[in-house]
Amino acid sequence: MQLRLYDTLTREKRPFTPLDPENVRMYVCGPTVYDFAHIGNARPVIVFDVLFRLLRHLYGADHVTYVRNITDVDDKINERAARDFPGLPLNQAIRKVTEVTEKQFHEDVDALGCLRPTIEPRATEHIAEMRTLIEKLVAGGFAYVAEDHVLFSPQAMNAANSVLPRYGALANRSLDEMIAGARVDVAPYKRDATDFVLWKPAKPGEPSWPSPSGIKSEGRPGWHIECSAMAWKHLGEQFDIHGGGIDLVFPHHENELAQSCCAFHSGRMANTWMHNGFLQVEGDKMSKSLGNFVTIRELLQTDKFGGRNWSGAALRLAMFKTHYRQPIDWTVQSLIEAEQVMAHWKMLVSRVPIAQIKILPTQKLERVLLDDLNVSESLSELHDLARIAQKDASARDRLYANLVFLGLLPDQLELAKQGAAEIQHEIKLPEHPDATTLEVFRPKIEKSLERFFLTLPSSANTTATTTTASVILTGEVRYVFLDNWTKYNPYYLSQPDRAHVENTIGIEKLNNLIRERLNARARKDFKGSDRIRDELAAKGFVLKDGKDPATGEPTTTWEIAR
RNA sequence: GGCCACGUGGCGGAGUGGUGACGCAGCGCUCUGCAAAAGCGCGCACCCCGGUUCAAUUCCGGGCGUGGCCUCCA
Repeated sequence: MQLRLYDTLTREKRPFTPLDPENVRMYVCGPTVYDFAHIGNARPVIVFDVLFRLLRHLYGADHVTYVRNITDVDDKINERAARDFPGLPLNQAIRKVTEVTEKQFHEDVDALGCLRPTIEPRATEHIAEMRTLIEKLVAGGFAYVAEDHVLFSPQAMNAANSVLPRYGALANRSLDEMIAGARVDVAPYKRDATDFVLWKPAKPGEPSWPSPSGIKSEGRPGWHIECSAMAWKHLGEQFDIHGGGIDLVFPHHENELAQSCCAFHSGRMANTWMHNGFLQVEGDKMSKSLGNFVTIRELLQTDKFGGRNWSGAALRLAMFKTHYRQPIDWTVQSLIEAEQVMAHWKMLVSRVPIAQIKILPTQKLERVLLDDLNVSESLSELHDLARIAQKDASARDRLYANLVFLGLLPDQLELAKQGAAEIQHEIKLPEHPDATTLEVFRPKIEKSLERFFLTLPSSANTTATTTTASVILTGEVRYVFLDNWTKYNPYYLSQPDRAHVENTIGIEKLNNLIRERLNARARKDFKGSDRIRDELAAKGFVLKDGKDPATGEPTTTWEIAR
């Protein structure tokens, strides 16, 4: 089966054929970095992360280039810089704002299980490309200089009558409609109401660069041109996929397309234009004035939304419930369900022999993803597998692989390897230790592992000649107990939940008490067992007893009481 | 005003020209020292009115309703 994607430009699902299968190229409009990203910003990041993962699967991880820009030149950034760092020169203040915001953004989307794009270019590092594009447009007669501005003329584009697309084709509207519907005041230097700014003079104190097209005074770019420039620089004149939120269709993408196609005399910028639907909060448009504005950070770390914090995996799963092109209603109820389902799935896959599993989607998962990323339908595959996972270890393993593939769980083997590498380095263990050496180091290793929150196979699952340490260090991890967390999977437990553990009891003590209670239960010492349950309950932990489906061995998991 | 989506069981939400995904909630049962999980089973929906068709929730037309874009916005 072939990948089919819905293209906004042609308004149909089309088979996807890359221009170059050796280098599949995708551009997604990233954040303007002036404040914490809100949950609406998270949607395209997650949607196109899934597409990125799928493309890597189809064409190979080294054959996909995913560019997501960082817009660091913008009026809002300037305002924020002046407000937050009044003592600093503006340019320095701006750098502070953009650096801090970019770091926050990365932390947030990491927590949502998103891979980093291949390239994250910054607008300010592409001013030269912007100037080049602008000069090409002026030379081609698509743009003109007026009062130190450079303006793009959609009329000129349509008059050119060549291979160029019609201006308005993407947004499906005509120039006449736009003129009729124009609500903006038309600046006197514009020849037509629909002309838009490519370059504008900088006001005193604003960041500025040498202007193109013979303009003497310094200036700064208009909105839209930065994406044309960065896409060109990193993906070429034409590329495969251009994505973003549906609200970007007009004017942002329409104008990008116009600029790029006119600059290169091309009929296409991206072959496929993809747009995710809008996000609403409890049925209303999210806006600061309605007071329902919520950031990713607030969801992860505060109780602002629904009176509690949420794990990154649950936020991601909640996004998956609605097809990416549909509007999504962001509700507390939906997050409660997602959190519950994630807990169930994690319990099911807690004893997967991760070293033996290839992270590949099942056929059904692949099939539904190939059909325009039908992630919501893929959930029925996950639930099907979960239903039989209890009895069928291969279904359990496939469930695990699917969860990792979709980014709902981190790859436990990778985490274990990272942890092992750190430990090895830390305690100065030889690179390929023999069994005797490992025995000598064993207490140290186990202590370090505790600190990294990696839980090892129980002794029943290791042979006499294989120490727990060698199991980790040779990468042959059989089990990772997901009801703990690791240092490396920040989207498993949320920050406040982790802090709760640290502040109340500490992970080491918690694990010890659970082990102690399991022993007590084995002795039928139910008084002792209940004492431990009560002790932990008083600290806010709910214990749940179960059985390992394979071995019948009793297990206990915990969660934080809500 | 122009353009565009959407309307599925108590709730969320896929999908389809002809035996109705899936999840949550609910009900019944099983298992379990306790508690909670977990397992099994049940519900029989597609806004209204026309049309096309042997057959429409699915296609077409109209209506009603909700939302979005046209202005910074993912």
